[in-house]
Amino acid sequence: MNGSSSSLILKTLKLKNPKLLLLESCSTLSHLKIIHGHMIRTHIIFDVFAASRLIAFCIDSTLKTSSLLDYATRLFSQIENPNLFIYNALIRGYSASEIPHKSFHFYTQLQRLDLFPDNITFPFLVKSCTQLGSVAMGTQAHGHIIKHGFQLDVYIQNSLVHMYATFGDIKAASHIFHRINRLDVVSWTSMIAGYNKCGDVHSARQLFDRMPEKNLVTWSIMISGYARNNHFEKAVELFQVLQSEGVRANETVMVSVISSCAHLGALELGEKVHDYVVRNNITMNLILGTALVDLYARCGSIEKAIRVFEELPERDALSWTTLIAGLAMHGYAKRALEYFSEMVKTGLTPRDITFTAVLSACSHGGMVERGFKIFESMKRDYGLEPRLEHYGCMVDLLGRAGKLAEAEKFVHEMPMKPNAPIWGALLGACRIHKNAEIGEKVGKILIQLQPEHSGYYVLLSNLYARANKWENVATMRKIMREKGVKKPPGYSLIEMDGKIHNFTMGDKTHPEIKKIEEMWDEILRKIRLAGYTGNTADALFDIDEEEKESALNRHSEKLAIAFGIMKTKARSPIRIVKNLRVCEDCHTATKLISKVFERELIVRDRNRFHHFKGGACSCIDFW
DNA sequence: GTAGGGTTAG
Repeated sequence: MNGSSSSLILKTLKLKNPKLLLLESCSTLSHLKIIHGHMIRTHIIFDVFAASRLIAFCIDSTLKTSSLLDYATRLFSQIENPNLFIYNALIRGYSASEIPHKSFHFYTQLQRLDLFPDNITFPFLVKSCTQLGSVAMGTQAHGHIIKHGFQLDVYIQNSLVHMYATFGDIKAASHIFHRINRLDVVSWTSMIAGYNKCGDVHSARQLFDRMPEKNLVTWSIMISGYARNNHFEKAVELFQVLQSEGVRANETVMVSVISSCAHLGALELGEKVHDYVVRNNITMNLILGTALVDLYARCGSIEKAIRVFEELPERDALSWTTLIAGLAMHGYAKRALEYFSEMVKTGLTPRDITFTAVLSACSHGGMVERGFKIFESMKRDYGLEPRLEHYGCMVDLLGRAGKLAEAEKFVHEMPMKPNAPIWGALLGACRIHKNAEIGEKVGKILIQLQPEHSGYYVLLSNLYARANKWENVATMRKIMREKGVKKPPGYSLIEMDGKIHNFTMGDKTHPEIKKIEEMWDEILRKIRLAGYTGNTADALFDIDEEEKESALNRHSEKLAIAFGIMKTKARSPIRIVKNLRVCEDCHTATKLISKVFERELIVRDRNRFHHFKGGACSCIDFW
């Protein structure tokens, strides 16, 4: 705190001791203690109004940074006849704290003193219920609101809309929304946020388009709603509308837009957005900076991600973790570990997601021993209990390195019940290392565990195919058909001049599909000369009976690659984002394309990056 | 006689 805020307190407290103003460069707390002491000596503390100002000051500072909630609570306990203002201040303070249930304590107490809650009390009481996620308390609070006749107060209605939406009770939320007499920006925005929260972006957008005036929070909620519900293109699109309406975005909006570009793998678009941030002088806070690191990492530009990270004005554990995860995705295990030790050296405490990133780096780099050391240090040095996902990393680590028996033993001996992703990691490893024996056991466990999950049938079936057990492949297909399990459609994205092109398998909808298919045929001719023999194992499972021939050659990433080669200058790199894991046939084909066409191809699949160059892939066929 | 409010991001 500085002298001027100290003077502000004194002014509001109606104290006029100029000596106190000299006390600069003290902490807020010591300032407060001095003023408090002064008030005790002068008996001003017995003036409920003065005392309440002091408490309100504590609460206000609590909402900003340093927590003076305890101090406020102690002050409160020394006041003989606290008034409603003081109760409201405390309810407000606790509603934004880690322990919101304490609000209820003050609420009950004020009623016992025959005070009546007012229009200020309820928004914060409702906020506490929302924070706690307590439907029971929320319903009760709603009852009190009606009992005290505040059901038509817009502020209170808005907080109820928000509460019910947070509870996932969108019906209750909209019931209240439709009964608000004079809807304000917050009413609309809260309802839009509610629809977004439950995944109904369509209804959210309808309200968004209908509302009379929007503020930045409204834009932000709609854009982040799209981003959180995986409608990344729509998020970017809406940001462009925002720009065309001459609205200047803030940090929050930019984080959602950047994260959308990151998920799309849209480098060009992402760079433009980054440029917007710089041009518009948007404050580079922790979250925004981290989002940018994530952007470049996910767009395949890991060097740029490192540069942005190095230039960040501030970094926390999450910014470091984001970079480490990015390096891991690219298979840069050594550098990931270097950044990890540097992070520890700066005195930041790694979080459990930091270990997920570090362990996945070890796994992609085949660093088994190192991984185990880090896994052990997690609990020993940082007191972090490994969670399921960390065990998953270890299974992956052992499995990828070919230590399948050890991996299986690890799964059986882990202290918690292995879930599907853990078994899935083991099955994936069995496929890579063609171990049908363990694979079959694991595959059966998985199918029992999640009979509706298509991925496991596909993995198991691919495994049988690679082990030449064709009857089993046929059985798997039969089971899938009987159960109606469908493979989710694979798609590949490629950005061209800031526009995203989306290809799905066998897609005919692209306006230039004919040329693209011709291009692929030409590619096929050339890579065949270089030794491509087409698919043997994985794709066999993917083909439909009718389209045996073409299906294999119409995998979405092949279409995207053909489009990329067609549309870009010779030798310029091609970036592609896939929603599924790259299949073995596409992997082989892409390696050859990188050699024959002298192109760098950067493919992000759901697991990691593959940098294809000169006929080889950065994953060392180890994916 | 007096002050105080609801919605957004890695």
